[in-house]
Amino acid sequence: MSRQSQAFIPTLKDAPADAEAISHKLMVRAGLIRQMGAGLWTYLPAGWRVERKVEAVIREEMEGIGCQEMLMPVLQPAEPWKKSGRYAIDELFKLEDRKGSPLVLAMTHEEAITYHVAREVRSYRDLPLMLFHIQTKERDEPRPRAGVLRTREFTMKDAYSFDRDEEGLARSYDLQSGAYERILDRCGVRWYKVESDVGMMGGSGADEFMAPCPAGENEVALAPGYAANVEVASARAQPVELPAPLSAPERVSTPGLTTVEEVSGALEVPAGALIKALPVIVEDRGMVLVLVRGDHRLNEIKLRNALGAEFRQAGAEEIAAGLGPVGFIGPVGAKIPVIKDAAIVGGSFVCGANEPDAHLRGVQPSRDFEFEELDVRTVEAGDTAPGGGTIEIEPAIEVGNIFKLGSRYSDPLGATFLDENGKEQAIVMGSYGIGPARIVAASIEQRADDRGIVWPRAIAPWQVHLVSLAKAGEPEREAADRIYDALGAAGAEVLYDDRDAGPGEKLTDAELLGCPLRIVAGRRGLAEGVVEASERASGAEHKLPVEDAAERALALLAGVDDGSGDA
RNA sequence: CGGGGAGUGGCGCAGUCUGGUAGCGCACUCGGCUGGGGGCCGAGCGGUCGCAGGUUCAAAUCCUGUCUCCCCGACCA
Repeated sequence: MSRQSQAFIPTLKDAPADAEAISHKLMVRAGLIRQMGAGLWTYLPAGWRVERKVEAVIREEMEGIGCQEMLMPVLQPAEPWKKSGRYAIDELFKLEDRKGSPLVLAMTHEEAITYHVAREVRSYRDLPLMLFHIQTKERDEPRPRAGVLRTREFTMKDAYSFDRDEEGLARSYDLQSGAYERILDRCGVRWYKVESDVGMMGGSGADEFMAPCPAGENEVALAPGYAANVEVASARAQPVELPAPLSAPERVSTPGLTTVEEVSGALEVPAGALIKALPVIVEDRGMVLVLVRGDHRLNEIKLRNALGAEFRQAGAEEIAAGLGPVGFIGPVGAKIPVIKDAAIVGGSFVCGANEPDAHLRGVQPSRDFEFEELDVRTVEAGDTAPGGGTIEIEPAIEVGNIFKLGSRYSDPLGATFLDENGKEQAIVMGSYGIGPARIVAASIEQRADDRGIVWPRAIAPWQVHLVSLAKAGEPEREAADRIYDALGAAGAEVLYDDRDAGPGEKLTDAELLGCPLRIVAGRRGLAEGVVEASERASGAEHKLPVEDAAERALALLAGVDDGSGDA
């Protein structure tokens, strides 16, 4: 129940000059949010209503699977973070109180929840257990961007499961996964569940819920029956036509030609017939030469996971000292371990000769150099997915993610229980995050048209936007007032535009704000005894008799097909 | 962290090169007209030109430093 003349919904004719993403522009323009600093946003009343609606959906689905709500502080002692090993993360905000005690601003709540569970849970009889809260997170992001999409402070629903073993974890994980699917469907978000990297969370397995949209900062590899973040995606490469094999590598002079393009051009072979050699320094292992096909890109996350260790690119001096001249290095004759990407197959490649201004052709793996084979390249559109489908790559927003943590936190923080045999065991944990703000942004990105936002009913700030085109005191305004009262009496959520503004401004604002049903009460319709209802999503228009306009509007609303799973 | 761009009234911008009265559109206030797609007329309010220091008779403008914001990349539970 809101009269727009008294509401704080500052709409803008133009988007801020520095906004790029659709959701960023529209959320600012529609008066949902305003910026306070880089990655720091205020939710204005209409925006906050939307955010709270998403939270309400999340709450219902969490409670539906027996996950209990609680609330943990954002400001926390540093101690548990030191124990878990995450105190070293750059993104973690660190501070001190007046006594000099180290504190942190939590970026997630694994440490806090594990701290509590470690103290209260003692027996297998206390398990399984699922807890969640909806709380602010703080992250010192290197680069906040795109409005509400990547911020330094944001609200997240994070849930945690506690089980006695892996089977229990699998059950909890499935329950959470199902809840996430329902949450996103109900919020009208199109999504894919994809395999993902465990990242800084640590743990044994993870899935992400990705909402495809242009502003997405992740890329997902999709094919029928296959979906994975490109960070971890694996597929069969497109074949490349190799030159005829030689009985032994042959040295060719390539003066000054150091890039794949230059060498493939000069030797008239496709880029994929080259081997790119990338020297990296692996933690505790020294320099290793990683090979990928000339037309492929090394995927650092896949390499890190395959190595089971951190690594960095070797510096120019290190390369010169350990291998050969930068730009002309290759695996033949290299005196360091070689990792060959699995997509390098066949017997006649071109690679650096480890001497200035020279390459080798006719190089054949195994025959000419030894290697360990790993899948470390980034998949590309057109590759063949494990199921046989053709890979497409699409940008997407990560709206949620779920992790099998195992004992990643229960070990360092001492969260254990006694089993039936009186034996102490580590609690097996899972963690499940979802970002309401990203759901809001994704919903806008996926559904907006050139006039503005198109909300699904479940998260619209108001269900009905009643627009009076008349001025206060006119009979047409009184008719609108009566409809407003009737809608309110019927329990509908109505935003009533009773501002003394021109019709163009009001109608444009209504489309910008995107409530599912707009009702226009103006002189033209009222002269024939009707008001005009239009569905924001479909554009369908209906004339409703004034006398029972409210009732008819509610009936219409119930049938509005808004594209969400909740209609 | 690397590259690029920008800080001038609430928003969008001009003015900066070539130093000399701070300006435009929108918004806002008041009055009037208008009333189905951001309308019109008139009168107004509102700015330490991001900050600090320097050069100069004089700095939005030149110099030095610094802060902030945006975009691309790196990074990103």
